Amino acid sequence: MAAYPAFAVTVDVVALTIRDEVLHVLLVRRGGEPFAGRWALPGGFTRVEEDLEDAAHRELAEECRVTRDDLRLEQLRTYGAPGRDPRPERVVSVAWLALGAHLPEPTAGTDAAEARWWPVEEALAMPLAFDHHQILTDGLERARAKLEYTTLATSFCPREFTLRDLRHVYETVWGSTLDRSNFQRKVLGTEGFVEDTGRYAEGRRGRPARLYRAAAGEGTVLHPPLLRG
Amino acid sequence: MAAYPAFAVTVDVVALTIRDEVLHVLLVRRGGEPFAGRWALPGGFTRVEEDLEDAAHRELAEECRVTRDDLRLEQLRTYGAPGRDPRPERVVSVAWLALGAHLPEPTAGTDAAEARWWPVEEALAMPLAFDHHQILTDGLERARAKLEYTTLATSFCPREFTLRDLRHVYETVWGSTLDRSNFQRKVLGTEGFVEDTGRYAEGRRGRPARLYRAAAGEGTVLHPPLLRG
DNA sequence: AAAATAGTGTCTCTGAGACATTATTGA
DNA sequence: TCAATAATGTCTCAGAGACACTATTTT
Repeated sequence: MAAYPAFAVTVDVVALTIRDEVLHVLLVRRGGEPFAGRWALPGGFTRVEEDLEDAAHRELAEECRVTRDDLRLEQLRTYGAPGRDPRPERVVSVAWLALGAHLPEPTAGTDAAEARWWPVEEALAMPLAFDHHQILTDGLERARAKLEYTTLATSFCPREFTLRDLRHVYETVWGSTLDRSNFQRKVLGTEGFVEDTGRYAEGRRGRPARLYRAAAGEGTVLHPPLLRG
Repeated sequence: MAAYPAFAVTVDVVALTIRDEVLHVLLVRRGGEPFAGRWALPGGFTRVEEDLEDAAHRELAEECRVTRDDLRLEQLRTYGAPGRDPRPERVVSVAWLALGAHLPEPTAGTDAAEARWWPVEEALAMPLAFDHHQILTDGLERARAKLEYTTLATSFCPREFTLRDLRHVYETVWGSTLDRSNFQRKVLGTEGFVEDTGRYAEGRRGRPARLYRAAAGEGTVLHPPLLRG
């Protein structure tokens, strides 16, 4: 068959989690060129016989020991402008969005000198490697938008959570506040959003809150959606 | 620098248009192996110094003479499962969604034995090359979903159109009917959707309908959205 | 008891859905 | 005049937003 141009295919992951009521993104400091010393999204070359989603999981696992069940991964977009990577070969990157509840502290991996969770506001304010500022911006917008019309917010919560926890996810990701009782009415009135566990949260002040879990068959669509203030 | 696995990167385009009140997709019959003789989405290898979006435009132009202004192109998703292309090299495809108003009849291009517009129902019922059935399904779902919460529907309309034309876009893509007056109220009441041209449609029976054009700065978000029946 | 938090109820207003009425054209 | 189509108005109901009230716990 005819010759075809050879490309390098990488994956980059926008991993988001909530820590101390603040939205954080996982960044690694690059050990090698190009952009040595700069902070970047975790990622790397896809292997020849590896599925793209597997590559994203692998790169994430190399920085931060998380099992596949601890997070939700969805494809974000592919970035392939010529020159987006200064190296001579053409590099196309398939970006992924990963969401999880209080993901563990990262462990410096193979390629990275250092890795840590950054508050997204700080991450956006510093110079990132490649076009990762754009990828991060796109990932944040995707996450914010999907909270509106899907039950994605439960991905940021542990297996059992209170409605207060879930509301804090919205408030943290959107940066706005929501009326407590209207939120409650909306969530409980939506089929396929949460299920009552029958148990109650302990160790907090005030009346104990009911514990819920994400309804089975996640990924439900909200009709009508839950709109941002 | 370290060696990296070499991939082939292709683009595939789900081009949708409305002809005779039916949603159509552009397919080409493959001239060469693999899948010779099968119908497939238009697409091909990205050139080494070519932007991905430019490659999608080029492949589309090779089948169907359309200028960039005649259609709206947006990235759909990237398909990269090992084995999705039977050839020995690993092929990753960046899929695009192209929408336009009554796009012209295709001209058989370089790679294709034949090219034509197919009603989407028929296209879904026949065996397509590669994973193009999946890509087409994803493209249709994306188009249907985006009609709900954006002003994307105007992409299916010519430069000037009546509200009847616009409503037919929704009805054709969604396969449902919408109340005429409620639709009118919603569209006209949404800032940034359509602009009155001050002129009227001619050559139809009954009272002439006002002509509108898509509002400048397209891509507006509908808040709240226009929901499917 | 007081503070804190959870859970529930109520009022209002916007907007969607159903459908009726009026307006303007061609046959 | 009639048929066809466009444009506009009205009624009702669901749901969002604002906010009040009750319930249950810790300090």
